[in-house]
Amino acid sequence: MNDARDLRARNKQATQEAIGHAALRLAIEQGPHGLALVRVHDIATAAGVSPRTYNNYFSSKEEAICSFQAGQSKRVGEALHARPAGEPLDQAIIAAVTELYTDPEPDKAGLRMIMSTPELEGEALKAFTMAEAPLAEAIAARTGTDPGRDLFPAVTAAAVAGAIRVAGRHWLVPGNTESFAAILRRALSCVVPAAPPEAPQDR
Amino acid sequence: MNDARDLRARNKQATQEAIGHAALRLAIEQGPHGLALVRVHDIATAAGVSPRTYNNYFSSKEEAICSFQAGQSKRVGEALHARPAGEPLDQAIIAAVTELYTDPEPDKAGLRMIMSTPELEGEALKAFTMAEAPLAEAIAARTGTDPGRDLFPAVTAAAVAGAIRVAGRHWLVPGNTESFAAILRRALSCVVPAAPPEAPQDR
DNA sequence: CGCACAGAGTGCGTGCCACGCAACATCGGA
DNA sequence: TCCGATGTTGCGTGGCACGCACTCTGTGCG
Repeated sequence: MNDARDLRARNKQATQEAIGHAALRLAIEQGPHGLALVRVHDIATAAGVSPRTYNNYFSSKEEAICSFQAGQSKRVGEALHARPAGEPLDQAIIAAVTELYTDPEPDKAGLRMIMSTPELEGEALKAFTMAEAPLAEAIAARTGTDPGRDLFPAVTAAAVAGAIRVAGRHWLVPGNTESFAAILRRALSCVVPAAPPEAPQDR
Repeated sequence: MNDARDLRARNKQATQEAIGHAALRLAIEQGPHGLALVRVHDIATAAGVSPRTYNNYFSSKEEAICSFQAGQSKRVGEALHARPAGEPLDQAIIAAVTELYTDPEPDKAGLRMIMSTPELEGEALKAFTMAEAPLAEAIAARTGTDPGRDLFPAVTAAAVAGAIRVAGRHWLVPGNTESFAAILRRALSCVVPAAPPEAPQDR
């Protein structure tokens, strides 16, 4: 069967998600100030694998904890690709991103964990930044620009990823009752253009 | 004398820079694929301090290596503050950033090291992201917006930081002869607006 | 129908590193 | 000249990433 390879891959992905989920859960239990108390051994045990196996999937605690966010980011490119081709760029981006980040409203505790723990800052930024490459590709495809010559796709992708990150931070401020989707829309509309510059980037 | 405290601070900063410089130099010597060969002991020795002292200044090799970039980022806020108050926001940002990143043209080897070494990615992103907070503050001050309610300053700051990062990456592609200043200008003009939205972020 | 093999999980051992602690050096101030 | 604050250092410890070799499972092929 050619399901075989799929089954292997499914199992691999399942354990990967199990480890990531366990890591995030344990981190949340200890809170942002007790990250050092989360031992690799505990994560592995909670996920039902050996510490050595944990290390085959992630090369650090931080990477495991932030893996869910990384997974989200990797999907942003596809989400934009899935938008109808006639839609203006800004609307397409806003729709794609809000869809992706609202289908399940994100886990506030998890997001707070990875965004307000100093030791996790580097990995969290890596996770958010992972959206940039596929996003830039999707933007280039949609606008017909050449990523090798024009900076527009990459710069816009970086701006969008940054806006998502800032929106998340704003969503987490205590006493904020606004929905994440609304904040996202506000943040994105600060940076996304309807179209690339006519004469590419020559002002 | 109250120069005393200043003298102490100067010495501290001097050793910090010595360690950071040594770390970056040694990392460049080994190249992006030999980061593991750069031992903490070597960095400390090259900087003329003990390994324990090195650890009083930086909590990881990566942080030491990226410290110069972090220092640059911290100055972006002041650079924008220094621009004349009447200048339009987009021109002010472009002028401030290009000034800061062109006074000495950046060290291409160093930038390549921190931007094309996977193990350094997290710290490099942290370093670039450090520009955002002071930048957002400066933008808010200049536009008279309230950072607590409006997302515009923070989002724009993130977009600018992202544009700088993308410009750096583009500058490093082999065979590129364009000056960094020119690339920066192109990248920034993709994202910086002349003014915040009139009705703040309500489209 | 069985066999060989690829791929995943695991245990062990090693080297490196971050950091707490306490003693030491240095330098400014009374 | 002596004191106190601040930076520096050596030592010891706990934890972690990872190479290596072995085992087990189940897949595809003969």
